[in-house]
Amino acid sequence: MLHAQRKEAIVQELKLKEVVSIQDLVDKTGASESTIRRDLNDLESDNFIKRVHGGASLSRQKIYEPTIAEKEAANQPEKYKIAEWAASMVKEKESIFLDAGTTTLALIPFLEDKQVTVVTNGITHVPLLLQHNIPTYVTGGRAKPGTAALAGEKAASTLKEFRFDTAFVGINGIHPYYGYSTPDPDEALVKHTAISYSTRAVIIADHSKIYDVSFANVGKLSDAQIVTSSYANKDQLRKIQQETRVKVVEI
Amino acid sequence: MLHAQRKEAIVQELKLKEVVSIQDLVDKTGASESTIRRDLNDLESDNFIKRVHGGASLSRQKIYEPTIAEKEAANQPEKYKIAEWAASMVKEKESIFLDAGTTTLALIPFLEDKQVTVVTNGITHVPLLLQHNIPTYVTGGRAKPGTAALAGEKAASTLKEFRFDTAFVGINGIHPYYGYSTPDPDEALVKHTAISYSTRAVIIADHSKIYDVSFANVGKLSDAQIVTSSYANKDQLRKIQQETRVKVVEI
DNA sequence: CCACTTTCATTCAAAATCAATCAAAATAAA
DNA sequence: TTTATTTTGATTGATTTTGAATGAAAGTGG
Repeated sequence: MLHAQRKEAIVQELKLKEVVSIQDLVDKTGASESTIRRDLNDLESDNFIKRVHGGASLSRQKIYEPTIAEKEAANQPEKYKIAEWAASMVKEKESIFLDAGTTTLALIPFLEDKQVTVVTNGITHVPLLLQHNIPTYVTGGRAKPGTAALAGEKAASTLKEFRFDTAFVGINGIHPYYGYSTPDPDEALVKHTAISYSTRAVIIADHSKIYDVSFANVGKLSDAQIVTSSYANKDQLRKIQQETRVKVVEI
Repeated sequence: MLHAQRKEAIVQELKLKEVVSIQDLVDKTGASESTIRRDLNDLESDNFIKRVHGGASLSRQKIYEPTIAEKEAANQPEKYKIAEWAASMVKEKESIFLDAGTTTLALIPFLEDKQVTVVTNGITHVPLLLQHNIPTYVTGGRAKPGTAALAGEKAASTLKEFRFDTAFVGINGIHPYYGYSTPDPDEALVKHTAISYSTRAVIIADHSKIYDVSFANVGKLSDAQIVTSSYANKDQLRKIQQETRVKVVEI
């Protein structure tokens, strides 16, 4: 039985029974106890289930459930590493803006014990934030079909009621001349506003965004610092580093 | 029997019987007296139950909110019918407020072809609304752990930027003297605001809410009309109908 | 008030479950 | 093919849970 197949079967079984013992799963899948144990631990750290002594139970909070594939994809090591480093910049009790998007989503688990307060425009972020016991505020605004991000004038204006120690912003394009850019002007407005109302703005971007240019401008490079990964092209990075501070996370 | 499973069974049994003896639980679960005792102590320190000599009873707190799962399970067909009728009140191109909660969630599929615009404070509603191609705005505000509803002063104040043709509001208590009420004062504020900024306010409530009273007041009966089901007690309904319009959906 | 019964908290040893480790098997990469 | 890397299953000792035993505390009936 395949790894993914087995995990799927475990979740399946749990949806049926609410709680299930390790022995049951061993019998059902034919895998060893050790393997089931590992699977359960994985599934727990991905928030699908909750471990209990002797087995597992359905994770209490099942408000929003991305498919296994979605989660697995989001756990790409690059995003994960970048998120981990970005989170390490945060001090205790800061107030934080978390932009919508999968990279900032990866950041959430690392914030759990920092006693931060988070404001976000990402609908999908909310359940995860609450799961990690993080006080969460949501900006108002129009929900974008597809990503369920809140964007536009209304979102931006409710943002102005807050002040942030740190704003973590996702972006589609980073270019020394064109600055930061993103496809949707409504989102660009929100990102721009968040950056300008924060003491420290941090752009989180995997290497594919470097030297890319998108439709709507968010601001110039010096408006924020950048966290990216060592997958990025060295020459391009050097150019960008002349404009603003860049942290390159080793993968 | 698993530890978690056993605790679940104990709570289950209690919900059924209000009070239960240790011996009953020993028989029911097959665990020893010592184990049951330990479980009861655990459950008590987590505020799920109250120990009494010889057994345990439900801790009847006034501010008690069932989990999403519990609500989901309760009164499904009734909610569905109520939601269907409530949706039929909506005309084309109306602007609508949808309160957080499972009853209003059930309303969404019925709104698909009405070209309405929806404003909601329910995070869980957003993906479903977008899925049904309904233009969606979200109020800002603090996200409540557990239900992921947006509530409080901020949520209420962003609401004031809209005007609604119809507001659909969920509620926990409907009482001729105490009016509409709900456990959380922050949510009460949002509900009250939504009602007052709408041309027509509709309270959606299954029969269990009739004559119930909760902690925080939302408004008086005449502030809104009510849609409920024929499961409700006729005498109690008559009393309420003296104060406001009530639609009783036949099940 | 007393004797008597039931329930309680505490302790202890047995059993079950756990995380960690390591070598074998399966898979991917060279 | 050969060589890494990953996944797996068995084993280990540590930890947690469990059931029985004990005497103290609380309830019961005279």
